[in-house]
Amino acid sequence: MTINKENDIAEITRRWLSELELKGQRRSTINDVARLAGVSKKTVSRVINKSADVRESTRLKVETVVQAINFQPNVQARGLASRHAYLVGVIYDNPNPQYTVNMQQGILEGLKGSGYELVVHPCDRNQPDFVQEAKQFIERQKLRGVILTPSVSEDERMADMLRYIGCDYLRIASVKLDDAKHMMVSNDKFGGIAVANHLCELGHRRIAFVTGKKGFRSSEERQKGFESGLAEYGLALEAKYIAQGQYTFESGIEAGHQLLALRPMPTAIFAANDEMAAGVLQAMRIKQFRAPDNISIVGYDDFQIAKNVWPRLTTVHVPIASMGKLAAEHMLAMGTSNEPGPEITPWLIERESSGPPPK
Amino acid sequence: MTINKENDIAEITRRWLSELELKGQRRSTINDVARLAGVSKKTVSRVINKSADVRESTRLKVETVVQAINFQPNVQARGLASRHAYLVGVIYDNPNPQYTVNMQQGILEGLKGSGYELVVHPCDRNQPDFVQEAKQFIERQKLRGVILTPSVSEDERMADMLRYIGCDYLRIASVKLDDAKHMMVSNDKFGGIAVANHLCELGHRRIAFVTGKKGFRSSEERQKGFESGLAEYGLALEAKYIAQGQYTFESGIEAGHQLLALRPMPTAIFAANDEMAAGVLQAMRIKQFRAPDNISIVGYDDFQIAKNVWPRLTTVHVPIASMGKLAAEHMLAMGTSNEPGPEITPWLIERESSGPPPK
DNA sequence: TATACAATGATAAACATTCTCAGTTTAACG
DNA sequence: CGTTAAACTGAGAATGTTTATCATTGTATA
Repeated sequence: MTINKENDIAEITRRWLSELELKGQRRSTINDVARLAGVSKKTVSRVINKSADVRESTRLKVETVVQAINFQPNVQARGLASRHAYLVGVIYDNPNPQYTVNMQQGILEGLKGSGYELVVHPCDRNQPDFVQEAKQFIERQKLRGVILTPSVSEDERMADMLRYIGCDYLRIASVKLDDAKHMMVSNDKFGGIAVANHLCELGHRRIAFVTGKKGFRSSEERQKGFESGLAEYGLALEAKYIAQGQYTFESGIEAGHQLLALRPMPTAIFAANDEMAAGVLQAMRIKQFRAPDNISIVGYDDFQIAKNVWPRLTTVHVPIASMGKLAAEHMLAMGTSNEPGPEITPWLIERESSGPPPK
Repeated sequence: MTINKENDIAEITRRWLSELELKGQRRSTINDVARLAGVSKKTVSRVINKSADVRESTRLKVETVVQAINFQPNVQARGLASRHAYLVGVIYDNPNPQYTVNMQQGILEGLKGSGYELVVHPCDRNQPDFVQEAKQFIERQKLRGVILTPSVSEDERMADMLRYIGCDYLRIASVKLDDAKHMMVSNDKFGGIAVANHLCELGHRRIAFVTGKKGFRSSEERQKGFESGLAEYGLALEAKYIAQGQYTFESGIEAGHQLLALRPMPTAIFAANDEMAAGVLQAMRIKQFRAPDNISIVGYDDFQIAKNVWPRLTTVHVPIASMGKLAAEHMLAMGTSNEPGPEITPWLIERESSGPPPK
């Protein structure tokens, strides 16, 4: 039996519509497809689930009918029979909305065409039952898998729970904390190195660092990379030039005041994220200093705020949406493969906030 | 048969655990509940779905068992039988991440305890098939309902589609565009009035306005309210004091430059959102003007950026998370009631960017 | 021609609910 | 006390897939 796709679709559609008329409006089911294609529903199921053991010509027949009557498998029925929903979850506690939204957008991009949708679950690690709550969420909806973003991705209690209930998961973090299969590493160390190179090449020697929230891997890695980058130029990060921040704008202001009070003053300040860098800029403005003439400022993340301050921030761009897309793709492949998760390398974006040190 | 709750729970739990041992690990089903409670599964179903026609004593029996064996109904099976998933969707195209995230958080809050989860669907109204895509999304997952945020909430093509497929929906917008049942109005006009009052009370007479994106109801309403507020003080918004913006920081800078070039210069500028207000502030900085000494600036939304600029912005606070919560609650109630959606009134937050006009 | 293997089908059994409809209690009323 | 309506309850069908088990058919290779 040869297939003339266009004619067949028209013909099958016609037959289907006349059947509909007889039986009253009703959505098409796998049985309809099977009947119209002249195969068993088992075979239709095989085609839909992309099983390998289907002859090319058979697949074509089935696909033609699927298209003709616009068959969409019922997700609930599939879920009931296969014991998992066509849903992927993202569990997050990152307080930055731009991170969250870009990540969601990327994940959705990666999910596109797969039939999976994204369900969101913010969590609060200060709540004693946040793991239990996530567990309920996953089990109730029978999620196919979850993607974890920092900093909850660094939480071993959450990871333990996921392993325990046997749910596929992918942890996005700055360091490899788990089986490579379950990790997507964003190389924050590299970003730190890039900043060190940039500032050293500009000629800076007295360089300060504003840390992020205590215990956050991202901040630690950025600092480690920064220090090792400085070391290549024979420099060390002196303790007095390290200010503790909280990843917030306000903490950036405070850190800025603290660093600006030092003598000799640093000629460059690297803050572990853009918000704090903007805060440092704010502190400078209050004290009548200007960037980059007096002090160069560098941030990290390349969020909107980096472009909404003046001077605009030199910063490290992290391709969050791309990461989300890769994460989703990896997640979907996880069922059938054991490949390690992808590694992401951020890059430096030079803007007006950094320049040569003052003479 | 009397119920002694505590004893019964212990007893039933014991029996259930011993059964589990016999049959191997397995999740509990409605049949287990029915058997242990000595009723039919239909009755258990009635209890779970809070049907009215169940005797108090029966309900108690069933609830005791449900609690004892920690029964959680299978969402897929419910979905298959009832033709809708335990999912609510949010469809959005608001470019501001903070809006999106706060809204999601609020919706989730309102969904808490209901067993419903939230699935997200950004869309792009420039794509010709964005409605079709949303339709597929809803029908594939058989969503219980969707919440629409601006500006896609203002799109009649989307609303038509939702009515056509019979999906419950709630449109969040600045004006009543639909049946009250399907609307949640955020009173942007009121916000505009509040700003006018504030500036007029401070003594301003030459006041400028920066509009948002053309065709956006929010901007139009804010402007309308602003004008009517000015009118109460015998003022009108002159055409030359209206600058067209795009709701972006950059467009705020441009609008700022344009307004600062006017003579006589306005003594106050109201921008239709915070980002543009920050942009105006940026333009002022470049031209060596200071707020509020030379010109007062007022924004709208009270997003993070309002606090991350100096001077911090006087602005109109919109309680987005609360709106999300109310929206979710209204959505869930929509199945059984025809109540109109809630109306939200924003309020003014005074900060350092506004003050009396220069003498 | 025999053999192995890939492709396919028939059939029934899950999967765990809701829903239809009829049957049984219960309470109220004369 | 019987009657009747209303409240409550249950048996079994329906929902649309996947999965398991075998049996069968076609197809290429030795």
